[in-house]
Amino acid sequence: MKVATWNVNSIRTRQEIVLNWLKENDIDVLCLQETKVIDELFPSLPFQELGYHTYIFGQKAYNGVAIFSKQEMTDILTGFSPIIGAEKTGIFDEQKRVISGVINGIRIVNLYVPNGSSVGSEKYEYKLKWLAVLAEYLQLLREKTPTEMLICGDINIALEDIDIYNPKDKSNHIMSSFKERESLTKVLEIGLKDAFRKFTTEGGHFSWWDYRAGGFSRNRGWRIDHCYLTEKLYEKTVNCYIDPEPRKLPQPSDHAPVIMEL
DNA sequence: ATGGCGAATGCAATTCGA
Repeated sequence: MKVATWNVNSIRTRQEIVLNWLKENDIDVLCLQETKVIDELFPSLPFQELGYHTYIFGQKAYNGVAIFSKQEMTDILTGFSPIIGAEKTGIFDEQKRVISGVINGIRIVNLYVPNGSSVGSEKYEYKLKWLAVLAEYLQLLREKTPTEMLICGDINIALEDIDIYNPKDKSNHIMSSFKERESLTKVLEIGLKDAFRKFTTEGGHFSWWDYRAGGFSRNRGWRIDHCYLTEKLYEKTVNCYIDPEPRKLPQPSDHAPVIMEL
């Protein structure tokens, strides 16, 4: 089974690129982030015609997540509140960033972690709190569901310096600050391992490149789109890689898809 | 250090992303 994650930066703008990529790659499950559209206007039909079930959780203009799956998924959950309740969730379901479902006995969780703007800003504090809520959510989800879990998405954090093209002086930079790395590490403590690092130990592999200043052509990127697996799945996984091809096309997303073969 | 680009909104210029 092939599972992919891709921040498409607007599904309506990227519709043809995503459709063509799905036609060329044998993907069973695609997790999308930054769909940037309300559910009523989501272009589900062309993807359904390609053979996918579509599960969407969107909002106007910002954020938004979705899962496309060739097989029907069960137990679809949107947001944090179905698992941890409205009180613990607080304001953190207002932005649509979490969708999850079960396929082949595996719970897949698709995440769009907040960007955080800059270290010390209000959005940065929001990001850290959001990650704390995520930790509670995943812990409880893990206890409630006796299945293996696959957590993927736009994580917006580079966990190690080798995940950044030039890690120098990035300790106070958004996406690589100590508190962000610490918060993500805490999330992973329920027993999640980075699938990409099972197969590739060296640096220079990135999933996002800034549109500006020729970021992609100079390979000035960050590896911020991740796939995390529980122990048994991690052992079984046969591949995990980034496909930079769609980033080369005209009018691309600034992120490339990450693919896992289970 | 700054700005550079691109999308959405809504129709010009602003906000947001990372």
